[in-house]
Amino acid sequence: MTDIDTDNSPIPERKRGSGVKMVYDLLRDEILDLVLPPGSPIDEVQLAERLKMSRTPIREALVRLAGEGLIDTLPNRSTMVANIDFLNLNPFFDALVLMYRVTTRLAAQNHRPEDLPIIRGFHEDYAAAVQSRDALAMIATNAAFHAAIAEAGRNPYFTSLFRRLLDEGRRILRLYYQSYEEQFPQRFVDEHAEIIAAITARDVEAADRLGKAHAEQIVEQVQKLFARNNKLDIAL
Amino acid sequence: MTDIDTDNSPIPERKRGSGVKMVYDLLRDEILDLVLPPGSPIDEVQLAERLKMSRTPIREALVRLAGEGLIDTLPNRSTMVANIDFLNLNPFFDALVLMYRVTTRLAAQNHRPEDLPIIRGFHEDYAAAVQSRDALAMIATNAAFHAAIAEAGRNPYFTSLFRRLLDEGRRILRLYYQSYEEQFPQRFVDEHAEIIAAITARDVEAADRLGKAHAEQIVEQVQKLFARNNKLDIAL
DNA sequence: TGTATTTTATTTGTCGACAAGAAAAATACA
DNA sequence: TGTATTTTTCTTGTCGACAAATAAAATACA
Repeated sequence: MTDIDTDNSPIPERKRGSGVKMVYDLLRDEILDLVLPPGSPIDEVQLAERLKMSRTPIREALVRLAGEGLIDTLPNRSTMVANIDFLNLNPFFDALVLMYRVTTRLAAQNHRPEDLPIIRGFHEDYAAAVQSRDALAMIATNAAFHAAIAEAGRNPYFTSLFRRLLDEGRRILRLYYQSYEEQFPQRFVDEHAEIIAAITARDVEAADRLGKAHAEQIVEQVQKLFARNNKLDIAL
Repeated sequence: MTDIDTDNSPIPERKRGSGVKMVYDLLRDEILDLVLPPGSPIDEVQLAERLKMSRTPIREALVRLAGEGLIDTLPNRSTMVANIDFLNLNPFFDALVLMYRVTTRLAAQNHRPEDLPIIRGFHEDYAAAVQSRDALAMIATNAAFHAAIAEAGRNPYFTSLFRRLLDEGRRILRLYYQSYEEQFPQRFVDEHAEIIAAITARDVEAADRLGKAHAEQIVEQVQKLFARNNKLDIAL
């Protein structure tokens, strides 16, 4: 391979301060989309020459990702994409269900008029994804829908934890939907509509109940997927 | 002032990799103890020469702290200690109460024998702090006590959020106990004892109930403090 | 041939330096 | 004297380089 520039990039200019964000967003997407599967090593120098920047901004992005639990850093040694503890997902499910509940409830309590169109927008995106049987789009739009509800609840502590859980959920589901072309049923679309109605009506109790039921539905579906997969694993 | 070294430090050697952690721990303590009050500017170069290290490890520590919400970073401009929104502490209180409940409940469910001595240890520390009427020690040991309970609950998602809330609580209380020599009542010690009993007996419902009641007691006490303080503010 | 020790190589943590942005100060102009 | 514009100062974001720590390879030895 000759050493001639294959891409003579005409605009290597980058706005000052955009470096870390660029690396952070890129790595985050690649991790959540499983382009970088759990356990993948992350090489700083390699990234540096790929993105044509120094190691400094890359390191800062890695520190942020480590803070969010998306990568693990071994001192003085390699850093790699965080693993998922498939043997015990209970803590994850527990936290997920509770955050579904509490964010839906708070949205019913605290939402403002301008929040509703945003939520409805994601709701329609999700319905479209179900219609076109696009499993990966379902995962993404479902997460966006519930994140928007959490925002309307206006509790930054819950929102940030919920975001982290939804991210982790994206990884988990993506890992399974890769091998098994499954899909969220139409039922979830209807449940989303009910949730929106409860929030709009400021019916706190209904929102709480629907959020909980919805979350448990999802958890149940995921666990069913797992059970089937585990059987297959054993069979192998 | 002459430029002669006032401290000719004989051991400027520092272990490799300990730099970031040192800065992180130092700043975190100073922020939580209000040595650096909310809004304080943080100067990288100043810190660098104070701790006699380069700006690089300091920046990484700052990125971590920003990730935990303890400092705010304005792009291309100064970074400062995060402010506290005293006008609306409700989101904080909501999250705090819920985490008190859920961690206590999970501790009753999931604790292991080796967790109990640790919890009891912090309980005794707290009792001692109440005995000696040391308000700041009460704040710290109370946080440690509940963090230990959260650890015993074995849900890292809840634990990390709870830790963040307890940290924030330390800042809030410290701000008030500075001006008003208040103290947590003996009642809290008794409640702690009840909580330990419920956890030990693996009585999940009782743990949940006690955790909730305890949390609401604390919130109420803090709100009382605030109300009094606000009256004084208006009077000024 | 298998294990222990030394040597090499790779990767990380830290450093000092430089330039871009923004704020503050200084100057020009009305 | 008050406002607009330029200059200066200060802080941050990024860079390339070097040294410590670890892993891998090579060598010595049984």
